[in-house]
Amino acid sequence: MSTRSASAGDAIEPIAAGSDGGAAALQQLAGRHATGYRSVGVMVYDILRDAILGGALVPGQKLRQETLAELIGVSRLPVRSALIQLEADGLVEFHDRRGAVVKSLSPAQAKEVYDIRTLLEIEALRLSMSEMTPERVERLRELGQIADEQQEGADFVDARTAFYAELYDAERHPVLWEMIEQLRLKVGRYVLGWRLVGGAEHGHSHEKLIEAVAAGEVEPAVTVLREHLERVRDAVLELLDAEATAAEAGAVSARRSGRR
Amino acid sequence: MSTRSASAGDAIEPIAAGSDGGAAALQQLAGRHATGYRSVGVMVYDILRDAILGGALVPGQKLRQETLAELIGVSRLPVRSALIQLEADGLVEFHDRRGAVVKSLSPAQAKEVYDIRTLLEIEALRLSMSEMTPERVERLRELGQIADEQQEGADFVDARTAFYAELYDAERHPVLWEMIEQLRLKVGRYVLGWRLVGGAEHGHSHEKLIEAVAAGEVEPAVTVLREHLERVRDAVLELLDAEATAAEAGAVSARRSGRR
DNA sequence: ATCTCGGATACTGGATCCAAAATGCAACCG
DNA sequence: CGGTTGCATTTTGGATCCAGTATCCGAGAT
Repeated sequence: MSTRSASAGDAIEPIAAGSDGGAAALQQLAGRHATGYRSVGVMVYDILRDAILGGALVPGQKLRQETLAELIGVSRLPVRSALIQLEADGLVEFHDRRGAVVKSLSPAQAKEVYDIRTLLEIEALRLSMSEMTPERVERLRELGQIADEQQEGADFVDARTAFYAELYDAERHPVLWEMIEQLRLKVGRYVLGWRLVGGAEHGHSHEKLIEAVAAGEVEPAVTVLREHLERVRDAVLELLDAEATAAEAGAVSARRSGRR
Repeated sequence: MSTRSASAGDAIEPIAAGSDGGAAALQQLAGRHATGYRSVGVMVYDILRDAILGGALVPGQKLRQETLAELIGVSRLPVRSALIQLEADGLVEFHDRRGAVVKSLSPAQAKEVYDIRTLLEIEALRLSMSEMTPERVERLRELGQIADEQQEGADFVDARTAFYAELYDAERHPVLWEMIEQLRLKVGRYVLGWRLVGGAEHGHSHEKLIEAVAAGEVEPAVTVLREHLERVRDAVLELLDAEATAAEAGAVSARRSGRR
Protein backbone atom coordinates (compact mmCIF):
# COMPACT_ATOMS: atom_id res chain seq x y z
CA MET A 1 0.00 0.00 0.00
CA SER A 2 2.74 2.47 0.84
CA THR A 3 5.52 3.48 -1.50
CA ARG A 4 8.28 1.41 -0.02
CA SER A 5 9.18 -0.40 -3.21
CA ALA A 6 9.16 2.88 -5.13
CA SER A 7 12.49 3.94 -3.72
CA ALA A 8 14.25 1.71 -6.19
CA GLY A 9 12.93 3.68 -9.14
CA ASP A 10 13.45 7.14 -7.72
CA ALA A 11 17.04 7.32 -8.85
CA ILE A 12 16.19 8.61 -12.32
CA GLU A 13 13.68 11.16 -11.06
CA PRO A 14 14.99 14.45 -12.41
CA ILE A 15 12.99 16.97 -10.45
CA ALA A 16 12.14 15.80 -6.96
CA ALA A 17 8.92 17.50 -5.79
CA GLY A 18 8.84 15.87 -2.42
CA SER A 19 10.33 12.71 -1.16
CA ASP A 20 7.16 10.86 -2.08
CA GLY A 21 6.78 12.30 -5.55
CA GLY A 22 3.38 13.79 -4.76
CA ALA A 23 1.86 10.57 -3.49
CA ALA A 24 0.10 12.17 -0.53
CA ALA A 25 -1.37 14.97 -2.63
CA LEU A 26 -2.49 12.41 -5.18
CA GLN A 27 -4.31 10.38 -2.54
CA GLN A 28 -6.09 13.49 -1.33
CA LEU A 29 -7.13 14.28 -4.87
CA ALA A 30 -8.38 10.73 -5.24
CA GLY A 31 -10.49 11.18 -2.13
CA ARG A 32 -12.04 14.39 -3.43
CA HIS A 33 -12.99 12.80 -6.71
CA ALA A 34 -14.21 9.55 -5.24
CA THR A 35 -17.92 10.31 -5.32
CA GLY A 36 -20.33 9.28 -8.02
CA TYR A 37 -18.44 8.90 -11.27
CA ARG A 38 -19.95 7.15 -14.23
CA SER A 39 -16.74 5.55 -15.32
CA VAL A 40 -13.57 4.89 -13.38
CA GLY A 41 -11.44 5.72 -16.39
CA VAL A 42 -12.53 9.33 -16.63
CA MET A 43 -12.28 9.65 -12.86
CA VAL A 44 -8.64 8.64 -12.98
CA TYR A 45 -8.18 10.99 -15.89
CA ASP A 46 -9.56 13.88 -13.88
CA ILE A 47 -7.46 12.98 -10.87
CA LEU A 48 -4.23 12.78 -12.81
CA ARG A 49 -5.06 15.89 -14.77
CA ASP A 50 -5.69 17.86 -11.60
CA ALA A 51 -2.56 16.40 -10.08
CA ILE A 52 -0.43 17.58 -12.98
CA LEU A 53 -2.13 20.96 -13.18
CA GLY A 54 -1.93 21.38 -9.43
CA GLY A 55 1.74 20.55 -9.35
CA ALA A 56 1.50 17.33 -7.35
CA LEU A 57 3.06 15.59 -10.32
CA VAL A 58 5.90 17.65 -11.71
CA PRO A 59 7.30 17.70 -15.26
CA GLY A 60 9.79 14.95 -15.89
CA GLN A 61 8.37 12.70 -13.21
CA LYS A 62 7.91 9.11 -14.23
CA LEU A 63 4.44 7.69 -13.82
CA ARG A 64 4.39 4.04 -12.88
CA GLN A 65 1.05 2.50 -13.67
CA GLU A 66 0.96 0.15 -10.73
CA THR A 67 1.89 2.84 -8.21
CA LEU A 68 -0.75 5.21 -9.52
CA ALA A 69 -3.32 2.43 -9.53
CA GLU A 70 -2.61 1.57 -5.91
CA LEU A 71 -2.64 5.18 -4.78
CA ILE A 72 -5.98 5.87 -6.40
CA GLY A 73 -7.37 2.50 -5.47
CA VAL A 74 -8.23 1.04 -8.85
CA SER A 75 -6.75 -1.40 -11.30
CA ARG A 76 -4.03 -0.60 -13.76
CA LEU A 77 -6.37 -0.63 -16.72
CA PRO A 78 -8.25 2.63 -16.16
CA VAL A 79 -4.90 4.20 -15.34
CA ARG A 80 -3.68 3.20 -18.76
CA SER A 81 -6.79 4.68 -20.36
CA ALA A 82 -6.27 7.92 -18.51
CA LEU A 83 -2.62 8.08 -19.47
CA ILE A 84 -3.49 7.61 -23.12
CA GLN A 85 -5.94 10.50 -22.93
CA LEU A 86 -3.39 12.64 -21.15
CA GLU A 87 -0.88 11.85 -23.85
CA ALA A 88 -3.34 13.09 -26.45
CA ASP A 89 -3.78 16.24 -24.40
CA GLY A 90 -0.04 16.73 -24.43
CA LEU A 91 0.33 16.51 -20.67
CA VAL A 92 2.26 13.25 -20.52
CA GLU A 93 4.63 11.52 -22.87
CA PHE A 94 5.14 7.81 -23.52
CA HIS A 95 8.61 6.37 -23.92
CA ASP A 96 8.50 3.20 -25.87
CA ARG A 97 8.71 0.40 -23.31
CA ARG A 98 9.63 2.63 -20.42
CA GLY A 99 6.30 4.03 -19.40
CA ALA A 100 4.97 7.55 -19.19
CA VAL A 101 6.45 10.75 -17.81
CA VAL A 102 4.92 14.16 -17.18
CA LYS A 103 5.70 16.28 -20.19
CA SER A 104 7.55 19.50 -19.62
CA LEU A 105 7.14 22.61 -21.70
CA SER A 106 10.18 24.36 -23.09
CA PRO A 107 10.16 28.15 -22.93
CA ALA A 108 9.99 28.26 -26.72
CA GLN A 109 6.92 26.03 -26.71
CA ALA A 110 5.28 28.12 -24.02
CA LYS A 111 5.85 31.22 -26.10
CA GLU A 112 4.33 29.43 -29.07
CA VAL A 113 1.28 28.49 -27.03
CA TYR A 114 0.65 32.07 -26.02
CA ASP A 115 1.23 33.45 -29.49
CA ILE A 116 -1.30 31.01 -30.94
CA ARG A 117 -3.70 31.71 -28.10
CA THR A 118 -3.45 35.41 -28.86
CA LEU A 119 -4.34 34.71 -32.46
CA LEU A 120 -7.23 32.41 -31.66
CA GLU A 121 -8.68 34.23 -28.68
CA ILE A 122 -8.73 37.56 -30.47
CA GLU A 123 -10.51 35.89 -33.35
CA ALA A 124 -12.94 34.29 -30.91
CA LEU A 125 -13.54 37.63 -29.21
CA ARG A 126 -14.22 39.36 -32.51
CA LEU A 127 -16.63 36.67 -33.62
CA SER A 128 -18.38 36.67 -30.28
CA MET A 129 -18.69 40.46 -30.06
CA SER A 130 -20.27 40.61 -33.48
CA GLU A 131 -23.23 38.78 -32.01
CA MET A 132 -23.26 40.03 -28.47
CA THR A 133 -26.52 40.34 -26.55
CA PRO A 134 -27.38 42.14 -23.30
CA GLU A 135 -28.23 38.79 -21.73
CA ARG A 136 -24.75 37.46 -22.44
CA VAL A 137 -23.15 40.61 -21.08
CA GLU A 138 -25.12 40.19 -17.90
CA ARG A 139 -24.11 36.56 -17.57
CA LEU A 140 -20.54 37.54 -18.29
CA ARG A 141 -20.57 39.94 -15.36
CA GLU A 142 -21.84 37.21 -13.06
CA LEU A 143 -19.26 34.70 -14.21
CA GLY A 144 -16.48 37.24 -13.91
CA GLN A 145 -17.57 37.92 -10.36
CA ILE A 146 -17.57 34.23 -9.52
CA ALA A 147 -14.18 33.70 -11.14
CA ASP A 148 -12.58 36.49 -9.14
CA GLU A 149 -13.86 35.02 -5.90
CA GLN A 150 -12.36 31.59 -6.40
CA GLN A 151 -8.87 31.15 -5.11
CA GLU A 152 -8.42 27.43 -4.98
CA GLY A 153 -6.98 25.27 -7.71
CA ALA A 154 -9.73 23.25 -9.30
CA ASP A 155 -12.59 25.68 -8.70
CA PHE A 156 -10.47 28.54 -9.96
CA VAL A 157 -9.83 26.75 -13.22
CA ASP A 158 -13.49 25.82 -13.62
CA ALA A 159 -14.71 29.34 -12.95
CA ARG A 160 -12.28 30.87 -15.38
CA THR A 161 -13.24 28.28 -17.98
CA ALA A 162 -16.92 29.10 -17.58
CA PHE A 163 -16.19 32.79 -17.96
CA TYR A 164 -14.22 32.40 -21.15
CA ALA A 165 -16.69 29.90 -22.55
CA GLU A 166 -19.34 32.58 -22.31
CA LEU A 167 -17.03 35.34 -23.52
CA TYR A 168 -16.03 33.42 -26.62
CA ASP A 169 -19.48 31.98 -27.21
CA ALA A 170 -18.25 28.40 -27.04
CA GLU A 171 -21.69 27.09 -27.99
CA ARG A 172 -21.57 28.70 -31.38
CA HIS A 173 -17.90 28.03 -32.09
CA PRO A 174 -17.15 24.58 -30.68
CA VAL A 175 -14.03 23.86 -32.73
CA LEU A 176 -12.41 27.19 -31.99
CA TRP A 177 -13.27 26.79 -28.32
CA GLU A 178 -11.80 23.31 -28.23
CA MET A 179 -8.54 24.59 -29.70
CA ILE A 180 -8.33 27.34 -27.12
CA GLU A 181 -9.07 24.89 -24.32
CA GLN A 182 -6.31 22.59 -25.49
CA LEU A 183 -3.81 25.40 -25.45
CA ARG A 184 -4.93 26.58 -22.03
CA LEU A 185 -4.50 23.05 -20.74
CA LYS A 186 -0.92 22.89 -21.94
CA VAL A 187 0.09 25.86 -19.83
CA GLY A 188 -2.40 25.29 -17.03
CA ARG A 189 0.20 23.96 -14.65
CA TYR A 190 2.33 27.07 -14.97
CA VAL A 191 -0.55 29.52 -14.80
CA LEU A 192 -1.58 28.06 -11.47
CA GLY A 193 1.90 28.64 -10.18
CA TRP A 194 1.83 32.19 -11.48
CA ARG A 195 -1.55 32.85 -9.90
CA LEU A 196 -0.13 32.02 -6.54
CA VAL A 197 2.77 34.38 -6.99
CA GLY A 198 1.50 37.63 -8.41
CA GLY A 199 -2.00 37.37 -9.87
CA ALA A 200 -3.57 39.84 -7.47
CA GLU A 201 -4.20 42.80 -9.76
CA HIS A 202 -5.51 40.37 -12.30
CA GLY A 203 -9.20 41.08 -11.83
CA HIS A 204 -8.80 44.62 -13.02
CA SER A 205 -8.13 43.64 -16.61
CA HIS A 206 -11.14 41.35 -16.39
CA GLU A 207 -13.30 44.30 -15.52
CA LYS A 208 -11.86 46.49 -18.24
CA LEU A 209 -12.46 43.68 -20.71
CA ILE A 210 -16.05 43.21 -19.66
CA GLU A 211 -16.78 46.91 -19.90
CA ALA A 212 -15.28 47.15 -23.36
CA VAL A 213 -17.31 44.14 -24.43
CA ALA A 214 -20.47 45.58 -22.90
CA ALA A 215 -19.92 48.86 -24.73
CA GLY A 216 -19.39 47.02 -27.98
CA GLU A 217 -15.97 48.57 -28.47
CA VAL A 218 -14.17 45.87 -30.38
CA GLU A 219 -10.68 47.26 -30.78
CA PRO A 220 -10.28 48.37 -27.16
CA ALA A 221 -11.47 44.97 -26.00
CA VAL A 222 -9.01 43.27 -28.31
CA THR A 223 -6.23 45.44 -26.97
CA VAL A 224 -7.07 44.60 -23.37
CA LEU A 225 -7.18 40.90 -24.19
CA ARG A 226 -3.89 41.01 -26.09
CA GLU A 227 -2.12 42.86 -23.33
CA HIS A 228 -3.50 40.49 -20.75
CA LEU A 229 -2.24 37.47 -22.66
CA GLU A 230 1.14 39.07 -23.17
CA ARG A 231 1.42 39.82 -19.49
CA VAL A 232 0.54 36.24 -18.54
CA ARG A 233 2.92 34.94 -21.17
CA ASP A 234 5.81 36.96 -19.80
CA ALA A 235 5.02 35.85 -16.27
CA VAL A 236 4.90 32.22 -17.32
CA LEU A 237 8.17 32.52 -19.21
CA GLU A 238 9.75 34.06 -16.17
CA LEU A 239 8.47 31.23 -14.02
CA LEU A 240 9.78 28.69 -16.51
CA ASP A 241 13.21 30.24 -16.37
CA ALA A 242 13.09 30.16 -12.58
CA GLU A 243 12.09 26.51 -12.64
CA ALA A 244 14.85 25.69 -15.09
CA THR A 245 17.48 27.22 -12.83
CA ALA A 246 15.89 25.61 -9.78
CA ALA A 247 15.95 22.25 -11.54
CA GLU A 248 19.60 22.78 -12.29
CA ALA A 249 20.33 23.55 -8.66
CA GLY A 250 18.17 20.61 -7.57
CA ALA A 251 20.02 18.26 -9.86
CA VAL A 252 23.31 19.43 -8.42
CA SER A 253 22.23 19.03 -4.82
CA ALA A 254 20.70 15.66 -5.58
CA ARG A 255 23.94 14.57 -7.16
CA ARG A 256 25.83 15.66 -4.08
CA SER A 257 23.56 14.08 -1.50
CA GLY A 258 22.45 11.14 -3.60
CA ARG A 259 23.88 7.81 -4.49
CA ARG A 260 27.16 7.87 -6.27
CA MET B 1 -5.90 -0.10 -54.57
CA SER B 2 -8.00 -1.47 -51.83
CA THR B 3 -8.80 1.76 -50.06
CA ARG B 4 -9.29 3.60 -53.27
CA SER B 5 -11.76 1.20 -54.75
CA ALA B 6 -13.68 1.06 -51.53
CA SER B 7 -14.03 4.80 -51.16
CA ALA B 8 -14.66 5.34 -54.84
CA GLY B 9 -17.58 2.97 -54.90
CA ASP B 10 -19.17 3.76 -51.58
CA ALA B 11 -18.12 7.33 -50.92
CA ILE B 12 -21.61 8.69 -51.30
CA GLU B 13 -23.21 5.98 -49.23
CA PRO B 14 -23.25 7.45 -45.73
CA ILE B 15 -24.37 4.66 -43.47
CA ALA B 16 -23.71 0.93 -43.71
CA ALA B 17 -21.80 0.55 -46.94
CA GLY B 18 -23.26 -2.71 -48.06
CA SER B 19 -24.09 -5.04 -45.23
CA ASP B 20 -20.57 -5.43 -43.90
CA GLY B 21 -20.01 -1.83 -42.92
CA GLY B 22 -16.59 -1.72 -44.54
CA ALA B 23 -15.44 -4.98 -43.02
CA ALA B 24 -13.64 -6.19 -46.12
CA ALA B 25 -11.77 -2.94 -46.59
CA LEU B 26 -10.84 -2.97 -42.94
CA GLN B 27 -9.39 -6.45 -43.16
CA GLN B 28 -7.30 -5.45 -46.15
CA LEU B 29 -6.05 -2.42 -44.26
CA ALA B 30 -5.17 -4.68 -41.38
CA GLY B 31 -3.15 -6.82 -43.75
CA ARG B 32 -1.21 -3.84 -45.05
CA HIS B 33 -0.32 -2.71 -41.58
CA ALA B 34 0.44 -6.13 -40.21
CA THR B 35 4.21 -6.01 -40.55
CA GLY B 36 6.63 -5.03 -37.86
CA TYR B 37 4.88 -2.76 -35.41
CA ARG B 38 6.34 -2.12 -32.01
CA SER B 39 3.01 -2.00 -30.26
CA VAL B 40 -0.29 -3.46 -31.33
CA GLY B 41 -2.19 -0.52 -29.92
CA VAL B 42 -0.68 2.05 -32.26
CA MET B 43 -1.08 -0.38 -35.13
CA VAL B 44 -4.79 -0.61 -34.50
CA TYR B 45 -4.87 3.15 -34.15
CA ASP B 46 -3.26 3.57 -37.55
CA ILE B 47 -5.58 1.02 -39.12
CA LEU B 48 -8.72 2.61 -37.78
CA ARG B 49 -7.47 6.08 -38.59
CA ASP B 50 -6.77 5.11 -42.18
CA ALA B 51 -10.11 3.34 -42.34
CA ILE B 52 -11.98 6.45 -41.26
CA LEU B 53 -9.93 8.78 -43.44
CA GLY B 54 -10.22 6.41 -46.37
CA GLY B 55 -13.95 6.13 -46.04
CA ALA B 56 -14.14 2.45 -45.10
CA LEU B 57 -15.76 3.54 -41.85
CA VAL B 58 -18.27 6.26 -42.49
CA PRO B 59 -19.53 8.97 -40.12
CA GLY B 60 -22.30 7.79 -37.88
CA GLN B 61 -21.25 4.17 -38.05
CA LYS B 62 -21.11 2.44 -34.70
CA LEU B 63 -17.85 0.75 -33.85
CA ARG B 64 -18.27 -2.44 -31.87
CA GLN B 65 -15.09 -3.29 -30.08
CA GLU B 66 -15.37 -7.04 -30.46
CA THR B 67 -16.12 -6.88 -34.17
CA LEU B 68 -13.17 -4.61 -34.84
CA ALA B 69 -10.92 -6.80 -32.73
CA GLU B 70 -11.89 -9.91 -34.67
CA LEU B 71 -11.49 -8.22 -38.04
CA ILE B 72 -8.02 -6.95 -37.25
CA GLY B 73 -7.07 -10.11 -35.43
CA VAL B 74 -6.25 -8.78 -31.99
CA SER B 75 -7.88 -8.57 -28.60
CA ARG B 76 -10.37 -5.93 -27.59
CA LEU B 77 -7.90 -4.12 -25.38
CA PRO B 78 -5.71 -2.43 -28.00
CA VAL B 79 -8.89 -1.59 -29.85
CA ARG B 80 -10.07 0.29 -26.81
CA SER B 81 -6.76 2.12 -26.60
CA ALA B 82 -6.99 3.11 -30.23
CA LEU B 83 -10.57 4.29 -29.84
CA ILE B 84 -9.58 6.48 -26.91
CA GLN B 85 -6.84 8.07 -28.97
CA LEU B 86 -9.21 8.56 -31.88
CA GLU B 87 -11.67 10.20 -29.54
CA ALA B 88 -8.99 12.64 -28.48
CA ASP B 89 -8.31 13.34 -32.16
CA GLY B 90 -11.97 14.07 -32.66
CA LEU B 91 -12.50 11.29 -35.15
CA VAL B 92 -14.80 9.13 -33.03
CA GLU B 93 -17.24 9.88 -30.27
CA PHE B 94 -18.12 7.86 -27.20
CA HIS B 95 -21.71 7.59 -26.07
CA ASP B 96 -21.85 6.77 -22.43
CA ARG B 97 -22.45 3.06 -22.18
CA ARG B 98 -23.32 2.65 -25.80
CA GLY B 99 -19.96 2.47 -27.45
CA ALA B 100 -18.19 4.56 -30.04
CA VAL B 101 -19.34 5.92 -33.37
CA VAL B 102 -17.48 7.66 -36.15
CA LYS B 103 -17.91 11.36 -35.58
CA SER B 104 -19.47 13.37 -38.33
CA LEU B 105 -18.67 16.96 -39.04
CA SER B 106 -21.47 19.46 -39.41
CA PRO B 107 -21.06 21.99 -42.20
CA ALA B 108 -20.74 24.72 -39.58
CA GLN B 109 -17.91 22.86 -37.88
CA ALA B 110 -16.17 22.24 -41.18
CA LYS B 111 -16.33 25.94 -41.92
CA GLU B 112 -14.88 26.64 -38.50
CA VAL B 113 -12.04 24.22 -39.14
CA TYR B 114 -11.10 25.95 -42.35
CA ASP B 115 -11.39 29.43 -40.91
CA ILE B 116 -9.07 28.49 -38.06
CA ARG B 117 -6.73 26.73 -40.45
CA THR B 118 -6.58 29.89 -42.55
CA LEU B 119 -5.62 31.86 -39.47
CA LEU B 120 -3.00 29.40 -38.29
CA GLU B 121 -1.49 28.40 -41.60
CA ILE B 122 -1.06 31.99 -42.71
CA GLU B 123 0.66 32.70 -39.42
CA ALA B 124 2.83 29.62 -39.91
CA LEU B 125 3.69 30.68 -43.43
CA ARG B 126 4.66 34.17 -42.30
CA LEU B 127 6.85 32.83 -39.51
CA SER B 128 8.44 30.30 -41.79
CA MET B 129 9.12 32.76 -44.60
CA SER B 130 10.84 35.14 -42.23
CA GLU B 131 13.56 32.51 -41.88
CA MET B 132 13.56 30.88 -45.26
CA THR B 133 16.74 29.42 -46.69
CA PRO B 134 17.65 28.28 -50.21
CA GLU B 135 18.09 24.75 -48.90
CA ARG B 136 14.55 24.66 -47.61
CA VAL B 137 13.22 26.07 -50.88
CA GLU B 138 14.99 23.32 -52.74
CA ARG B 139 13.63 20.64 -50.44
CA LEU B 140 10.20 22.21 -50.78
CA ARG B 141 10.34 21.81 -54.53
CA GLU B 142 11.25 18.16 -54.18
CA LEU B 143 8.48 17.46 -51.70
CA GLY B 144 5.95 19.30 -53.81
CA GLN B 145 6.96 17.18 -56.77
CA ILE B 146 6.56 13.98 -54.78
CA ALA B 147 3.22 15.08 -53.38
CA ASP B 148 1.82 15.78 -56.82
CA GLU B 149 2.82 12.35 -58.03
CA GLN B 150 1.03 10.46 -55.30
CA GLN B 151 -2.53 9.54 -56.04
CA GLU B 152 -3.31 6.88 -53.51
CA GLY B 153 -4.94 7.45 -50.16
CA ALA B 154 -2.37 6.88 -47.45
CA ASP B 155 0.72 7.88 -49.45
CA PHE B 156 -1.06 10.96 -50.70
CA VAL B 157 -1.74 12.10 -47.17
CA ASP B 158 1.82 11.38 -46.07
CA ALA B 159 3.36 13.24 -48.98
CA ARG B 160 1.20 16.28 -48.45
CA THR B 161 2.00 16.22 -44.75
CA ALA B 162 5.73 16.14 -45.46
CA PHE B 163 5.40 19.06 -47.83
CA TYR B 164 3.54 21.24 -45.40
CA ALA B 165 5.79 20.24 -42.53
CA GLU B 166 8.69 21.70 -44.49
CA LEU B 167 6.70 24.70 -45.69
CA TYR B 168 5.66 25.66 -42.18
CA ASP B 169 8.98 24.72 -40.59
CA ALA B 170 7.38 22.22 -38.24
CA GLU B 171 10.69 21.62 -36.49
CA ARG B 172 10.89 25.16 -35.25
CA HIS B 173 7.19 25.56 -34.43
CA PRO B 174 6.04 22.22 -33.01
CA VAL B 175 2.95 23.49 -31.20
CA LEU B 176 1.65 25.45 -34.14
CA TRP B 177 2.30 22.50 -36.42
CA GLU B 178 0.50 20.15 -34.08
CA MET B 179 -2.55 22.39 -34.08
CA ILE B 180 -2.60 22.53 -37.86
CA GLU B 181 -2.22 18.76 -38.07
CA GLN B 182 -5.15 18.25 -35.74
CA LEU B 183 -7.35 20.43 -37.86
CA ARG B 184 -6.23 18.73 -41.06
CA LEU B 185 -7.09 15.39 -39.49
CA LYS B 186 -10.61 16.47 -38.69
CA VAL B 187 -11.39 17.16 -42.32
CA GLY B 188 -9.10 14.52 -43.79
CA ARG B 189 -11.90 12.18 -44.62
CA TYR B 190 -13.69 14.79 -46.69
CA VAL B 191 -10.59 16.08 -48.42
CA LEU B 192 -9.89 12.59 -49.68
CA GLY B 193 -13.36 12.45 -51.13
CA TRP B 194 -12.86 15.82 -52.73
CA ARG B 195 -9.52 14.78 -54.17
CA LEU B 196 -11.20 11.95 -56.03
CA VAL B 197 -13.82 14.23 -57.49
CA GLY B 198 -12.15 17.39 -58.70
CA GLY B 199 -8.66 17.88 -57.34
CA ALA B 200 -6.94 17.68 -60.69
CA GLU B 201 -5.95 21.31 -61.20
CA HIS B 202 -4.77 21.34 -57.64
CA GLY B 203 -1.03 21.17 -58.29
CA HIS B 204 -1.03 24.51 -59.99
CA SER B 205 -1.62 26.46 -56.78
CA HIS B 206 1.15 24.42 -55.20
CA GLU B 207 3.54 25.67 -57.82
CA LYS B 208 2.44 29.25 -57.48
CA LEU B 209 2.85 28.98 -53.74
CA ILE B 210 6.35 27.57 -54.02
CA GLU B 211 7.42 30.26 -56.44
CA ALA B 212 6.12 33.03 -54.21
CA VAL B 213 7.88 31.48 -51.25
CA ALA B 214 11.09 31.11 -53.21
CA ALA B 215 10.94 34.74 -54.28
CA GLY B 216 10.35 35.79 -50.69
CA GLU B 217 7.14 37.59 -51.60
CA VAL B 218 5.16 37.22 -48.41
CA GLU B 219 1.83 38.82 -49.27
CA PRO B 220 1.43 37.07 -52.62
CA ALA B 221 2.23 33.76 -50.96
CA VAL B 222 -0.31 34.45 -48.24
CA THR B 223 -2.92 35.29 -50.84
CA VAL B 224 -2.29 32.07 -52.74
CA LEU B 225 -2.53 30.06 -49.55
CA ARG B 226 -5.71 31.78 -48.44
CA GLU B 227 -7.39 31.29 -51.78
CA HIS B 228 -6.33 27.67 -51.84
CA LEU B 229 -7.81 27.04 -48.43
CA GLU B 230 -10.99 28.84 -49.34
CA ARG B 231 -11.32 26.79 -52.49
CA VAL B 232 -10.86 23.54 -50.61
CA ARG B 233 -13.25 24.72 -47.92
CA ASP B 234 -15.97 25.45 -50.45
CA ALA B 235 -15.44 22.10 -52.12
CA VAL B 236 -15.65 20.29 -48.81
CA LEU B 237 -18.79 22.15 -47.83
CA GLU B 238 -20.33 21.24 -51.15
CA LEU B 239 -19.43 17.60 -50.60
CA LEU B 240 -20.89 17.71 -47.12
CA ASP B 241 -24.15 19.04 -48.50
CA ALA B 242 -24.17 16.30 -51.12
CA GLU B 243 -23.57 13.69 -48.44
CA ALA B 244 -26.37 15.11 -46.34
CA THR B 245 -28.87 14.83 -49.16
CA ALA B 246 -27.55 11.41 -50.10
CA ALA B 247 -27.99 10.33 -46.50
CA GLU B 248 -31.56 11.45 -46.68
CA ALA B 249 -32.13 9.45 -49.84
CA GLY B 250 -30.33 6.47 -48.39
CA ALA B 251 -32.48 6.53 -45.32
CA VAL B 252 -35.58 6.53 -47.48
CA SER B 253 -34.40 3.66 -49.65
CA ALA B 254 -33.37 1.68 -46.60
CA ARG B 255 -36.78 2.22 -45.11
CA ARG B 256 -38.41 1.01 -48.32
CA SER B 257 -36.31 -2.11 -48.64
CA GLY B 258 -37.25 -3.03 -45.11
CA ARG B 259 -34.74 -3.54 -42.32
CA ARG B 260 -35.50 -6.96 -40.95
C1' DA C 1 40.73 -2.78 -11.74
C1' DT C 2 37.60 -2.03 -15.40
C1' DC C 3 34.85 -3.50 -19.07
C1' DT C 4 31.76 -6.71 -20.90
C1' DC C 5 28.50 -10.32 -20.99
C1' DG C 6 24.87 -12.97 -18.91
C1' DG C 7 21.16 -13.69 -15.77
C1' DA C 8 17.60 -12.04 -12.76
C1' DT C 9 14.16 -8.73 -11.74
C1' DA C 10 10.61 -5.74 -12.59
C1' DC C 11 7.67 -3.10 -15.51
C1' DT C 12 4.89 -2.39 -19.52
C1' DG C 13 1.66 -4.23 -22.92
C1' DG C 14 -1.75 -7.96 -24.30
C1' DA C 15 -5.21 -11.59 -23.61
C1' DT C 16 -8.82 -13.81 -21.24
C1' DC C 17 -12.39 -13.62 -17.76
C1' DC C 18 -16.09 -11.45 -15.11
C1' DA C 19 -19.56 -8.12 -13.66
C1' DA C 20 -22.67 -4.27 -14.48
C1' DA C 21 -25.71 -1.60 -17.36
C1' DA C 22 -28.61 -0.71 -21.30
C1' DT C 23 -31.71 -2.16 -24.89
C1' DG C 24 -35.12 -4.92 -26.97
C1' DC C 25 -38.68 -8.25 -26.64
C1' DA C 26 -42.33 -10.36 -24.55
C1' DA C 27 -45.80 -11.09 -21.41
C1' DC C 28 -49.12 -9.42 -18.40
C1' DC C 29 -52.22 -6.07 -16.70
C1' DG C 30 -55.35 -2.22 -17.28
C1' DC D 1 -55.79 -3.39 -27.78
C1' DG D 2 -52.22 -0.60 -25.85
C1' DG D 3 -49.04 0.48 -22.27
C1' DT D 4 -45.88 -0.82 -18.79
C1' DT D 5 -42.84 -3.65 -16.47
C1' DG D 6 -39.67 -7.37 -16.07
C1' DC D 7 -36.43 -10.54 -18.00
C1' DA D 8 -32.94 -11.93 -21.24
C1' DT D 9 -29.35 -10.79 -24.45
C1' DT D 10 -25.84 -7.94 -25.89
C1' DT D 11 -22.00 -5.01 -25.16
C1' DT D 12 -19.13 -2.06 -22.72
C1' DG D 13 -15.90 -1.46 -18.85
C1' DG D 14 -12.88 -3.43 -15.00
C1' DA D 15 -9.90 -6.85 -12.78
C1' DT D 16 -6.72 -10.49 -12.76
C1' DC D 17 -3.36 -13.17 -15.21
C1' DC D 18 0.44 -13.94 -18.57
C1' DA D 19 4.27 -13.01 -21.66
C1' DG D 20 7.88 -10.10 -23.75
C1' DT D 21 11.45 -6.88 -23.08
C1' DA D 22 14.45 -3.55 -21.03
C1' DT D 23 17.26 -2.36 -17.15
C1' DC D 24 20.33 -3.30 -13.52
C1' DC D 25 23.59 -5.87 -10.97
C1' DG D 26 27.07 -9.19 -10.46
C1' DA D 27 30.59 -12.21 -12.00
C1' DG D 28 34.27 -13.33 -14.92
C1' DA D 29 37.86 -12.33 -18.14
C1' DT D 30 41.36 -9.37 -20.06
